[in-house]
Amino acid sequence: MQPLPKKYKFNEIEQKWQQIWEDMGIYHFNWNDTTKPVFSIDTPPPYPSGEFHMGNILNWTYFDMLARYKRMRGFNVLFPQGWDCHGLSIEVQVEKMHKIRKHDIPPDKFRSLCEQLIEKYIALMKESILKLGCSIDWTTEYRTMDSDYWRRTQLSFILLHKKGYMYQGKHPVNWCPRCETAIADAEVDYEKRKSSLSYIRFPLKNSSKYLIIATSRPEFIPACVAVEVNPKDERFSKYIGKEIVVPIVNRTVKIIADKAVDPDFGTGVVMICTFGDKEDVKTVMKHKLPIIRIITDDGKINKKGGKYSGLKINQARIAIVEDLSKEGLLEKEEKLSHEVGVCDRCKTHIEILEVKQWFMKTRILTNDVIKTANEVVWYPEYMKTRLIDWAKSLDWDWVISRQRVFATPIPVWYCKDCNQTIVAEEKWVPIDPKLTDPLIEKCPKCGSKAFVPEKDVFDTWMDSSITCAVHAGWPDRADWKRLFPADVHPSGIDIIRTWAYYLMVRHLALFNQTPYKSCLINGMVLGSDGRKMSKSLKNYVAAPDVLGKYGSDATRQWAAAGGATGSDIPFRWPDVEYGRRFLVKLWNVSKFANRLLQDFAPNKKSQLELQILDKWVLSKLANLTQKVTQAMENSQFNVALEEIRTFTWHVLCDSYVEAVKDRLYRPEIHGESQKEAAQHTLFNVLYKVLKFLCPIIPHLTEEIYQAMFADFKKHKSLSLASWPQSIPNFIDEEIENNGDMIIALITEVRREKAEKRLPLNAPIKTLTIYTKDSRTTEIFKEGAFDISGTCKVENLKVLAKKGRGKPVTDYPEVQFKTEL
RNA sequence: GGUCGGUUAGCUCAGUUGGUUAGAGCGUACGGCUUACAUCCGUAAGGUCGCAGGUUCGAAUCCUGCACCGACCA
Repeated sequence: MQPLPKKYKFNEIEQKWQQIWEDMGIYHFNWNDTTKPVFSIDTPPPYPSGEFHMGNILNWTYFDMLARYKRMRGFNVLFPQGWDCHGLSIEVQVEKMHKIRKHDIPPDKFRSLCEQLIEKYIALMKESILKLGCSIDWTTEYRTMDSDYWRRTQLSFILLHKKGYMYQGKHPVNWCPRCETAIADAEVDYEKRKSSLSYIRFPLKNSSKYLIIATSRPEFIPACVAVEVNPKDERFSKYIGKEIVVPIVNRTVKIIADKAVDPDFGTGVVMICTFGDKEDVKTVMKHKLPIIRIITDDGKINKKGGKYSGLKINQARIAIVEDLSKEGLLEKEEKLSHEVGVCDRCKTHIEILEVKQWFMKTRILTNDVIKTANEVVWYPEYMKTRLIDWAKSLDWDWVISRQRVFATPIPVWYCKDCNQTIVAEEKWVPIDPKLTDPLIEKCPKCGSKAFVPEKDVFDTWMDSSITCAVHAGWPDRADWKRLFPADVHPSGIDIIRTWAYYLMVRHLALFNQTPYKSCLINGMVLGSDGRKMSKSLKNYVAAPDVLGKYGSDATRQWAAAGGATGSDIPFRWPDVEYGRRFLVKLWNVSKFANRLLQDFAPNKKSQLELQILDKWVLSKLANLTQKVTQAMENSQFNVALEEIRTFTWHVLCDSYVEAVKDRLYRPEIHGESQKEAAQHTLFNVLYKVLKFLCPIIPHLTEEIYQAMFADFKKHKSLSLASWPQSIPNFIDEEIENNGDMIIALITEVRREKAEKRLPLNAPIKTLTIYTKDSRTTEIFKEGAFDISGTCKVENLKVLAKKGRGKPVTDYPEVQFKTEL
């Protein structure tokens, strides 16, 4: 047993073990081991934003606690790590950083700028993940921007195309005019914006009368295809079916009725333009109205906008309102504050445009998604509603093509002559159609030898929604189904509708199987003020600051204990501070045990004479084992940690250690066998406490284990030891009650000393305990030397008769008297 | 606007299937440097569990309504 130094330096210890663990390779998934059951974690590859925030800390601590716990439970654990590189956000940053637009330089050059920035960001984030001490298998590390990952994304597309899930079609999509790309529903944010509501006169055909429509988008007047009222609105029912003239363009459209119109909004008369918003799309489809597109990809008015063509949307709006005003058709303008859809990457007001895009048929899977979601185990359970509600709410199929650069290319060409679509064959991938022609001689339909590449790329979720299969080894390993479905998919509450959903539809479509057996949801990290953590609210705390100041073990305790799984968790410095204090406590009790166990041989099989408090603490430990194991099984990390901390601090340190000190210090008085019993108990209890804490506090527990236990237990690392077994036979309720009674008496004596303003080590000449019967007397006699040792009693008397002493709280039948 | 969650000690939060006197940390008061630990130990004060009803022998826990806070989403 190595002695422990007086102080422990977390930064040295943590760094040391992180390096050793990595060198030992103990966290690698063992592909050759078929004896152990496997446990696979579908680690979400993070988007390399360059900043590891407290939310990431929470996530990775969850993943890591789970991985370490499962390893100790005897599983061969797969804990992979990838990086979800592609996406608009990085492109926007590159554009800003280099003051360019995506078209200004060749695509491969643009890509490489993105790659450089991503690599920089990955390095920063990886540093924090390493510092957190995650037991990741780094041999699995991958980047979705690597061509080897393209291969998987493209292959999955090809397979789904064969199965009929992928199609190209013209359909209205959310369009970001700044990024010049289609975006999915999941990428649309909503923000409150100030705008104005224009009241405009629309003359009725062949009449001097007019209706006043209210619109927030007057610039869309050239695209107006109908005017709409509520059928129950008596003010306007007589006009339904009549014709009305659209000002500016002087086109005649019909007045139609639809109950979607809110009679209380504006004037109760609205214009339908193709397309102002999603509601317009529904109306246009329902009433089979013509489609007039007046917006270009980059957010300008096109030729159909007549004299306004070439103007930006905002400019056109001003011009049109001005013209209306000149013609006397503008009734009034009102200020309006309303929610508008914006691009979640650049916050530009999105438009709805009808564009040719690639789609995946996701809605035909909705029933399967619901059924599967119900079969998945959710932590916490109520989270599954979010996935189901989202799946049900989807109006459109998933648009998977993007008009961007930094993403996986869509492996498709078109015949230059007959426009035949040529989808790559499985063997061709990875392939960039912009750089390579299809690997066929001629067009299978018309024989032409000229091809046009698909310039669009995939939505980044196309990459990341196959992680469950990819982590398992698909498509390269024959035995990938061993690790599929993933045992757990951990996910933030905010990405259930994207990650959890897309994973579900992709894998259901590809393999007709759920991608994950369980879904562990973490909440959002809030600022100390209980509001969402953000820099603008000035409640932002950077993760590297916390790790730098307190180290990983303390920070991880905040993550574990912060709140129930799935609930939002505020960041609280005092929680981290408490975590650190617990580490100091654990260190000190280990130091104490270390000193008093120097002459202890744990493997010596001598007859042990366990005393009542030894049995008491062992029974409490057995109880703890049950509670902690159950909590860990249910991913209730907060419950597990609280139980262990309370036991360690109060049961082990405050009660047990204090009570047995005298036995350990003075074997010449109490006997060598009494000392051995305490040593044995202390050794075993501390070892198990370290094991319980290992998944949450991996570094310090390892440090203590290596110094004190490794010689006897022979594991290379504590994280390779097995989780303590829960043995109900070790729980002895009677022993616990008896021990509790002894502890209550000790507390009572302390209270008396406190009341008399005496120090705790003030000697007591005689302590007399009066009990009601001989059984109780026996109990106190058994615990006599622990009581007198703790309370510094010189002469302890236990009498089976009523005395006039002070009763012990909770045990009125026990009384005591002290003589100083 | 929709969905979900929350409201328990001065503060931040636990409280599994209803069951003795509702717990913890921080903070507060008082005492103590006791051969692990003053980053500690001991003792104490502090709660009609958001409000109003209901079910029950019994409710922080189940049901209904209301109020407020928040997250996610449209």
